[in-house]
Amino acid sequence: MDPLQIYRDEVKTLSSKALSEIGVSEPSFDVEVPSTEIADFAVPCFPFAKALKKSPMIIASEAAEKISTSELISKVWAENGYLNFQINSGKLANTTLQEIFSTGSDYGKGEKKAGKLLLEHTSVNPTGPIHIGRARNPIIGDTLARCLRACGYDILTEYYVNDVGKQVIILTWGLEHLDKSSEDDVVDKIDHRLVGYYRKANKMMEENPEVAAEIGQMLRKFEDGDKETIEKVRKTAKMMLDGILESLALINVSLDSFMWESTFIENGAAAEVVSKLKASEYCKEENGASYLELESFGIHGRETRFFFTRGDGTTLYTTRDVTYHLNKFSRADRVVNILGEDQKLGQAQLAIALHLLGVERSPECVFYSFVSLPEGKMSTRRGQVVNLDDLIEEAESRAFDEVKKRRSDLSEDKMNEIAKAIGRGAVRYNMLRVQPEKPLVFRWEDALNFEGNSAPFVQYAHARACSILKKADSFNKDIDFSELSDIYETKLIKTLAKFPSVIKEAGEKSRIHLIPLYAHELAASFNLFYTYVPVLKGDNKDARLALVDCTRVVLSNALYLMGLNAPEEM
RNA sequence: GGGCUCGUGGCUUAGCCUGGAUAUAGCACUGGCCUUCUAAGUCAGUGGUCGGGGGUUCGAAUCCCCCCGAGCUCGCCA
Repeated sequence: MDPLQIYRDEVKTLSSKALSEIGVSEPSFDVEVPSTEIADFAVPCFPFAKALKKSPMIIASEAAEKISTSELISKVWAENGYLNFQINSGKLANTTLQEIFSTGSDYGKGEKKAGKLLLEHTSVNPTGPIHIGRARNPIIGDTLARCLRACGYDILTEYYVNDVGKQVIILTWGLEHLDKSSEDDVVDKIDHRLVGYYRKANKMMEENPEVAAEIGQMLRKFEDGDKETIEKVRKTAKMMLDGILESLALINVSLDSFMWESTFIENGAAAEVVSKLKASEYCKEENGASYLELESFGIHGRETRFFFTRGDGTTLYTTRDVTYHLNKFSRADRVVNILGEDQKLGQAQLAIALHLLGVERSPECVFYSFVSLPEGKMSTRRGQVVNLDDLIEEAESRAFDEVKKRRSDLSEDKMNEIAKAIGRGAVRYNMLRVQPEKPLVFRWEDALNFEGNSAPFVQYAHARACSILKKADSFNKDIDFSELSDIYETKLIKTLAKFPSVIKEAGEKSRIHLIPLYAHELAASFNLFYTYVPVLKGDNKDARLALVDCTRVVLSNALYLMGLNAPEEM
């Protein structure tokens, strides 16, 4: 339930009635929330000026006179051509806190929605450790999944494992032929160890034609559907994937399901798609390779052809992706993809191909810009990359120093636990606070910033709330919360009341950066309350403890949506 | 060349979809606040041609057009 909804509705009804009474026929308007804290809700009267031949100021004051305050609305006034409303904050305090107490960790969630939703994210190629550029994908994807779940959707998250193609074959060859007693074996984590073999094998392939021939042979066997080869390659991909998943688990990302690309070669589904696409009137051929001519579908550029077979008839990545999406739509009503911006054209082409195959729906995509380094693009070849594991390690280590500086009273284990929550949280928060379509330049000093708009700021507010509650005795929740009427208390309650509408917009409109924005606002609002309103030694102790407890719950819910842990002390 | 995206104080960023009151925060910088629930906090101050120009409108950061700059993209790669 959204505690603010009844107030919005009431403002709408009252304004509509008053405007009709002063001569506006069928008034059409939106109820606004002013950017400054002049009022809780406002209705601009400028659009009615022409019809009424009166100034907006006069219209607003005439309308204000027609409206009397109610149980929900405590003040109505005209100002600068606006009809302003202040809501009954005592009433809001009671409904909001009671709602939070009765729903707890479910506070803010929406009603169960019908239909299944399949969300694909991450899907990085299993050829090396995940770097921070690629990590934007799971961080966005996992957070969106959490928001959609909170909105009431039945959702399955899936990783599409790319175990087809030359890269994985090279790695597989390397694993079979390279000396494994080399220095690379010293590396503990499997993905970091394997990427060494990949680099070495790649180099050998470039330098030695015999190796290249062997790899080529393996590739051909794979594409012919040789069971033994497919099995071998998939095993390699699985090993690398395990390493990647281990990294993702550190930042609280886990997936429900995995789809292996080779599946569609093995089970003949990709071949079936080929024959169906060939039947399309848009299908053409060049040197034995088939493609769709997409010019009439609004695809622009030098090249409007969408190839789906090679000259030798074998399938392409795009063919398998079409097959995969056919498969997705057979399992779900809505399909959501988290993709790098370089996939935009491909997705547009894919949607057209799906329509030609009779699928009415299209995947809904969230595209994100790439993460670059101050020195430019990330490049594995030039060694210009920051691996997610390294970032996490550095963040944890810096967080540990900070914890040690402040909390020397804690045990080593406890300090470690807190440092992990803060360090890993900082990594996620830092990527979440910027809209996905904005380019992101990775800077260590930003990623490891523990002040201001950061993960620890929110976590710290939560820890402060926990700390007060720990020191307090149990308190009475069956009281009138309208005594919480101080400006800091009222502001905090209004912020708590906003949470359900924030979740709704974040999930329904894929605007997940609203969650960190809100979390920061709530934490800041609580910090002000904390600074100026004494709880344990002040008046209204039960009501204030209740407010602290509710803030703790909502901060914890917001942290959960972002995939951050909520330490009880810091 | 075509298409898509981005451009808001020194840096990062909200607001743009759905036009409306003095444009939101953070970092950095300057100066305050710990005998009172954890100072990862808080207060005050400095700092803005909302890339540029035109248009629509009572009103434009927001909508439309043109231009400039940056990124992505236009493979029988994945």
